[in-house]
Amino acid sequence: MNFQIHTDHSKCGDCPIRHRAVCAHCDQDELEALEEIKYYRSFEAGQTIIWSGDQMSFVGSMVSGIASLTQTMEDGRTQMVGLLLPSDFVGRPGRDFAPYDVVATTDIVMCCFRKKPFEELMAHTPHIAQRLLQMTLDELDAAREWMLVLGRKTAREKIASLLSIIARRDASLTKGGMSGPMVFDLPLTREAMADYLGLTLETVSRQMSALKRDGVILLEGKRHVTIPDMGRLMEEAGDDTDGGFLV
Amino acid sequence: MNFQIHTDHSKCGDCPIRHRAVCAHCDQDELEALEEIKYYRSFEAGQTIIWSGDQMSFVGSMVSGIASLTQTMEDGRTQMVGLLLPSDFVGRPGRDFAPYDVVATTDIVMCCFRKKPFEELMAHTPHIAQRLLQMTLDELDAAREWMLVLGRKTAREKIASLLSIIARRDASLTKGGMSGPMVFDLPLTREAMADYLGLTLETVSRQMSALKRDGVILLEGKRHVTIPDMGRLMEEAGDDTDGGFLV
DNA sequence: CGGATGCCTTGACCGAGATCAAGTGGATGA
DNA sequence: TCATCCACTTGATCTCGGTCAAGGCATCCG
Repeated sequence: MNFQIHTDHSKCGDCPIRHRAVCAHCDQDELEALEEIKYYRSFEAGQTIIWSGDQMSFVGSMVSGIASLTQTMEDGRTQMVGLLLPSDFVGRPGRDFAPYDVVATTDIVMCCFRKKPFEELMAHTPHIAQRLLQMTLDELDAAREWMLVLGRKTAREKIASLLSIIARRDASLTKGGMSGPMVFDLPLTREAMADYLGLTLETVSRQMSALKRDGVILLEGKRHVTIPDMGRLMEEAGDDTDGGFLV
Repeated sequence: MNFQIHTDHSKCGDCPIRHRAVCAHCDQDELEALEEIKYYRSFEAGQTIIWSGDQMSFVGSMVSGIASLTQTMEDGRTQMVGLLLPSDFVGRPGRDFAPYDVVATTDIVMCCFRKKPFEELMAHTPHIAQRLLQMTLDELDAAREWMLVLGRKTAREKIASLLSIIARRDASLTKGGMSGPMVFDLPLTREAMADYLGLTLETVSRQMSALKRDGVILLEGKRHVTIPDMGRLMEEAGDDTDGGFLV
C-alpha cells in the first residue's frame, strides 16, 4: 500500500483546521470523543482516494493539500464537481456508496474517522451535526455559484472566476489578506482547470495567455500567479465588483 | 398584496408531503410543535417569492406547484440553480439574506415557518436537523449532477437529461411508476428550460423538435410529453442506462 | 549526453450553438 | 370577427470554443 497510517501524532488543540472543520464547534468532551476514533492518513498527488461506486468506510477532514471530486461519463468526458481544500469535509454520513471519485491533486493529509462510529457519535453530538449542516449548506451555495459559471459564463470569464476563487480562498488561509497584489501558486494543472470549468485544456491555456497579455494577471512559469488588481479580475469574471467577499 | 394567508386549514397528519418533507421523521410531539408555528401561503405563477439579497423572514416546505431558484448577472444572463418541487425545503436556517431569487413557476402553496422560531425549534429537535441535513446532502448531489450536465453535455443530451429528471420525479410523486410509457406535462416554458440548461430558448426548441422527429419523445401541443421508451431517453441523456433510479 | 515524458503553448480549421429575424398558432379580449 | 399577445418554431448567418496537429521546455533517467 502506498499510503501511510499514522496514529494520532497531534492533539486536536494544535490542529491547523481546528476552528474551520466539522469539529469547529465541539467542546472539550466532544473533542475527546472524536480524538478516540480519529486517525491520520496521507495520500500522494494523483492518487484516487475514493472510487465512485465504492463502499465508503470512512469520512474525514482535509488537513492539508487539495483534492477534487469528479464525475466521469462512459465516453470519458469528465467534470469536476467539487474542490476540497483544508478543513473541507469528505464523505457522506448516512450513505453507503460514494457518488464521485475523490482524487488527490497534491499530496494531502486527511483526518479520518471510521464511518460507523462517526455516525453514532454524530447522533448524540448536536454540535457536530449542526456544523456539518452549515458546511453542507455552504458547499451547496458554492455548487450553485459554480452552476452559473458553467452555464452562462464565457471562457475568459470562467478562467477569471476560477482564479478569483482560488485567490480568495488562499487569502483566507494565509495572513496576506485582500489588499494589494495577491500572489499564489495554482494548485491545478491546465487539464484540471479545464475539467473544473467545462472547457478543453487548449482553451484554458489560450485564455490564461490572453489574461496575461492584457495585464489582468502576471505569470511566472506556468503556475505562479500574481494578481495586481483584484477588482479588475472580478470585473473580468463578470461578478459584482462591489465587494461582498464571502470566501 | 396578491397572496393569501391561510390559517392552518389542514392537519399535518393529512399533509400530502408529510413523509418526504423536512418534518418526515418527526414524532407526534415534534409535529405538534411545528403545527404551532406553521402557516400556509399561496403564490401565483410568475410571482417572485424571495428576492436575492433580501432578508429572509421565513423558511418552509413546498406543498404543491413548482418554483425555481435563479441567479442573474448584471447584464441579464440568468441561470436556474435549483428546481423546487413538492416536499422540497425553501430557505436557509442560520443565514439572514437570500442568495438567490425564488420564483413561482406555477401556482404554488407553501407551508411556512417564521425563521426565528423554526431555528429555535431545530436546536432542540434533532429529528428536524437530521432530516434537513439529509435533504441538503441530496440537494448537493443533485446540484453536482447538474454541474456535469452544464459543463459537459451537448444540447441534445441536456434536453434529454432534463426530460428524464422531470419524468422520474413525476413518476415518484404519482402512482404511475416507471414501467411502460411515461406521460406528463412540462411545468416549464422553453425559456425556463433554457435557463436551467445554460442554452438559448431557440436551441431548446430545436432540440425538442429533433427528439420528437427521432421518436424519442411524443409531443401533443407544446407541453404534453409522452416518453415511449425511458431507456432510450436515458441513452440520449448520456446517462448510464442500467437503472439505479435514485429519484 | 540524448531520448522520453509530462505539461503547456500556439496555430489552423471546423462545427455546435448563439444571434438575428421572420413566421405560426392558439388564447384572449374588444 | 378581428387585432393582439404570448409561447413557440424555423431559417440564415456568425462566432466562440472544440478539435487536430505541431512544437517548446522542463525534468527524469539510462
